[in-house]
This record gives sequence, structure tokens and C-alpha cells, in this order.
Amino acid sequence: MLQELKDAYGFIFEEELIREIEETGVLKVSHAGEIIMDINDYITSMPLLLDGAIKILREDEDGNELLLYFLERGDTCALTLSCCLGQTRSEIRAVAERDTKYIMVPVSKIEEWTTRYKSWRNFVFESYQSRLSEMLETIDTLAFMNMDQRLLRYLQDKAKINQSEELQVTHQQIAYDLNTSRVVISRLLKKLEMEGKILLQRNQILVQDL
Amino acid sequence: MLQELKDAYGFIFEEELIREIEETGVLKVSHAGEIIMDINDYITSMPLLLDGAIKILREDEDGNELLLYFLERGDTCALTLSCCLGQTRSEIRAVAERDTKYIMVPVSKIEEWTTRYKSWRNFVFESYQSRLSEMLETIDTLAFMNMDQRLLRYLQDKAKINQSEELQVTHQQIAYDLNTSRVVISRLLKKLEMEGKILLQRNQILVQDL
DNA sequence: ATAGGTCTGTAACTTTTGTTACTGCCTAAC
DNA sequence: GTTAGGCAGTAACAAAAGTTACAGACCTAT
Repeated sequence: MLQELKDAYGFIFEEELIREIEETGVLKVSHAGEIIMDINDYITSMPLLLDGAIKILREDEDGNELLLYFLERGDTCALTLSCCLGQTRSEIRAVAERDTKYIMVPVSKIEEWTTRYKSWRNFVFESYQSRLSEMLETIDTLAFMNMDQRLLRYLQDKAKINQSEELQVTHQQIAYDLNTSRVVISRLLKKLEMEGKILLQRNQILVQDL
Repeated sequence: MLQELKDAYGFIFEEELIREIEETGVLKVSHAGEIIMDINDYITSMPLLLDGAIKILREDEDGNELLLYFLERGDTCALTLSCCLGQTRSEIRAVAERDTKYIMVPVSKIEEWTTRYKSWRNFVFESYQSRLSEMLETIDTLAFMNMDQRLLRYLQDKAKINQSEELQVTHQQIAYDLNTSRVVISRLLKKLEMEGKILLQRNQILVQDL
């Protein structure tokens, strides 16, 4: 675990902090599709991603879902952090996008390290910052883009985060992430294929020139 | 200025910090409609709101605008804070919603106080937290609500922040804030009036039972 | 091989939103 | 008073997105 921690966070945190994380954190592995954290869960620790990827979703009262953003190695979830520090329940759902390895750090340590390590303080601030930026991007796509543009962007993001341009995904799953219907996705995917931007196969989509 | 500071922030910050804010901060007044901060501005200080209200807008490359949220007394703008600490340019536009009084605090002090005052640290964290929550709400409205619901919500928010159910606003201005067209707004306002939720007059909208 | 399930493609239609165009009203300036 | 400009109402149409329905392809288990 120590080596993976160093690989992912060694260039941000000092040796001492890395050791503390190793001592107090709990290593976890979640497999693709597994729910890591759900809406209204009571949160008492935050994740530090070592390997893999996590997708963060928002859900409303009627069960409509929307993908907010992806997390990858070296990331943490500022929304979780925010819940931890504010002692509130989770406002989002986190699902393993692929097999994912991460360390859960208890909230008590988060606060302690905030006072003791400048590097940790910076990390926390930067997390808030990058999550705010990603939320802004999400808002941009919702407010300013049509569904076809949102779809292409989604596929490209997903390909990047999975480090593969072959996406094993059904139209229905995409529809859930973008909060629309399967028929709309099928229609637009066909359009994207005709424009030469993707290639469609059963249970699989090939994203061209990434 | 000292009394206003105490009124707005006295129950969060200790006397000493209030005095420091008074010494180092610069008092500003902006009139309704004035741009306080624009996209790509280089930010070196953050605002602490004493009185009035500010609306925070996002804009894309083509000039399309979208209202993100309002700030009022006791608030600060976490996006600005984020820009300050990250030394990046503003990603948003801030416009005085009505006549507004605020104190600008330089970035150097922000960092200094973060280490010296626990109350300041908490304030900064809470700002991030409430701004993240507001961004989530914005995303909810965009992703899960139709334009008529968004419009009603907008009118109610605006009435609340202006402390008046008589809104002096044109259909075109609303259209800008919601990133749609004037005709759509006129149409939906008429519908809301027929449903008894608002009352339309020239240059004015009366929001019912707030 | 066949039955049942999941996945995709497509047609036909509705609803929502966006666009263009034109009208009349009000007000401020002349 | 006359006029010009901003504002609101509305019609008519276009485009985008959502809905319902159904058929055929593929896969798996029996």
C-alpha cells in the first residue's frame, strides 16, 4: 500500500504525512459498478484514490440521475469532504467506474492534518477548487450544449477515464448518466456514427481519434 | 463600517478578527446593475457582503449567460476565493442585484487569517460548502426541471433576495438570466399568471404568496 | 433447437423549446 | 402633438427532445 500511496500522492505530500495516511487510512477495493457511497449516507471518512476511477452522480426525488464528473488517481471528492466537515449526509452517489483502489481517511484526521500540514491544507483547497471547476463545466454542458454535443463529450470523457476507446456500455446506461431516454441516445449515437465520430457495435462503442 | 461589520459577521468572527478586517479591508458600494467582477478579471481580493445582494453569472464563448446563484449579507463568493488562492482568472461575472455594500479583503490576508483564526478557517470551509450546495441546486434545476418550473423558482428566489414581491424586471432580462429567449419567457409568464402564481404589469411582476 | 431475455433500430407521434415576424402600447424626447 | 425606441403579446413555424410501440438481432439456458 505504501508504494501505491507514494506513486499517487508522493509528489504532493511529505514522507511523514504519507506514513500517517498509511497508518490511519483503510485500504478498500471496489469493483466496476459497485456503489461506494450513496445519497443520504452518513459520511465519516473521505476517499483518496490510488487506482481506477469513480463516477459521481446526482439524483432527484423522482429517481432521475445525472452524471456530475469522474474522479481518478490522486483525486478526492470535495463533496464528500464537504459532507464530512459539515456533518451532513451525502448529496451524491459514487459508483466505481472500473475496478478501483482507494484509502478511506477518517474525518478526525482530516481536521488534524489541516492544522498540521500545509501540503494537506493545499490539497484540500485544491480539491475544492477543481471540484468547483468541474461543477461549472457540468453546468456549462447542461446550460449551453445540445444533447448531441453532451453525448459526444460524455463518450470522450468516459474513454479517457477508462483509458480505452472501446467502451463497454449500453444505450440505456448512457441515457441514465445523461438523464434522458434510451431512444434519444440511440438516435443521436446513430447520427454521431454517420458523422464518423464513433463506431457502433453491440454492447460496445468505439470512440474515434481521441 | 465597524458596526455594519459586526452586524453581518459579529456572530461568526471574534472581535480581533473583525478589527483586522476593518483595518485591512476596503469598503465598496456598487449600485444595482453594476458589474463588480467580470470573467477573466485577475482577482486579488475577495468580497465580504455587508448589505445588498449580488448575482453570480456564468458566460460561454458565444456570450450566452446563465445565473448561478445570489449572494447576500454574510456571504462571500467561494468561486472568487478559489480564484484568489489558485491565482487564476475569474470564471464568473458578479453583478450588483441591488445597491450593495461590501468589503474587499486582499488575498495575502486571506491566507494569513487561515492559519491564525479558526473562525476564519471555518468560514472559508463553510463558504465552499454552501457554494457547492448552491451549484448542485443549479445543476438540479437545469437537469431535472422544465423551463416553467425554473422560471417560477427564479422569480421566487429573486423576490426573496430583493425582499420584495414586486420585481422590476423585463422579460428580456429574465431570458438572459435563464439563457433562453424573450418570447419563451413571455409565453411562460402568461401561463404562470393564468395559474394564479404571478401577476403581470409593465416592467413589473408580482410574485404571489411567498 | 427453442424459449426468453436483453439490446438496438426505427417509425410515428407529442411536448417543449427556440426562432422569426409583426402588432400595439407606453414613455421620453423633440 | 408627433415620433422613436423599448417593451409585451401573439401567431406561425422549426428544431430538439421525450414517448410509445414494435420488430429484429443476439445471447443464454434448458
